[in-house]
Amino acid sequence: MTKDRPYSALVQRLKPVGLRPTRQRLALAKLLFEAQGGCDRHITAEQLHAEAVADNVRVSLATIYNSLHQFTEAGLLREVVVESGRSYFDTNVSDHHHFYFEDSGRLQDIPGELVQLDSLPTPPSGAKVSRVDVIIRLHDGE
Amino acid sequence: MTKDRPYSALVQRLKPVGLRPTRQRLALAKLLFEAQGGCDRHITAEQLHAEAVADNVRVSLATIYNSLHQFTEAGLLREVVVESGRSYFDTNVSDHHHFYFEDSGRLQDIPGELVQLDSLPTPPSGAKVSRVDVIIRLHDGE
DNA sequence: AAACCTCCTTAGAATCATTCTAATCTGTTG
DNA sequence: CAACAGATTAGAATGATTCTAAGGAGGTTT
Repeated sequence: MTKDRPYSALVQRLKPVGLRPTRQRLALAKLLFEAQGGCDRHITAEQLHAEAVADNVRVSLATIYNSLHQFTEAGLLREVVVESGRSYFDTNVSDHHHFYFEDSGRLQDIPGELVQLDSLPTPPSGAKVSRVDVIIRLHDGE
Repeated sequence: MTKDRPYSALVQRLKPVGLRPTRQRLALAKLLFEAQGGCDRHITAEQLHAEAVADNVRVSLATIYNSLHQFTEAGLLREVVVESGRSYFDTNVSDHHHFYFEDSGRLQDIPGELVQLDSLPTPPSGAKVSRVDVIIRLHDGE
């Protein structure tokens, strides 16, 4: 059934989560999920905007922010905060953690299995765990 | 030798790390390390400024930021980033982790021993681990 | 304690990422 | 294709943080 038009797979991602497949959202989803062979990406709003502009996609920065947040709420992206003043959006929404290269500002995924979190403390009563983030901060050399 | 003047303990904290014990730094160190019976604190720049003003300490916001960063570099504070756009400074610099209450924006320490991080992945070659942060994000209710 | 030098503090402007606003446009449905 | 809800937009507004450059205050030396 699914025709192999360039955007049909993306339309099928947006529709189920209640987001209209607009020109801007499709173009951004393409950059996020299909660029670089579908590899996992860690991208900031400004970076995505620059890529869109470079790709001749007319889209405002406000829409970039709107879309990133909508995608995040819909579970298509995950927001990663490692530095105040800048948010990264991660196209890998599976259970995993991160290396953070302090010198370059780059993030790298760590598969969830590679971090054994035994014995987590019990959350205070009345609170539910929404996520556990493990960030291994790295710096260069010896 | 150490006289029990109100600030001598604080002077002894600042001197070894190469920070002149100025009026402003002493007042801020007092708020950070001695207020609330020396309990661990998680505080933002704006909050500290408000406390200083409430305590009749004349200090500019620029100095708050300078001092927080200098204290952090000196190892007297630790910066904790859980949300983009706001930095918390933690007076507990020992090895430990955090609960983050997403609804209230509050942080709570988790003693290092309570989190068993077995099997950390090997850092990429050439990189050294500077810190491992574990943040357990919590939300209210069921 | 005056001189001196370096470091510190400051007000205010500047910056940066992000959000808001209000007007215009577009996707979808009937 | 009319109509409406939802989406996009430029530009202003916000909020946290940093910068600037000028004056002030520790600490040491006389």
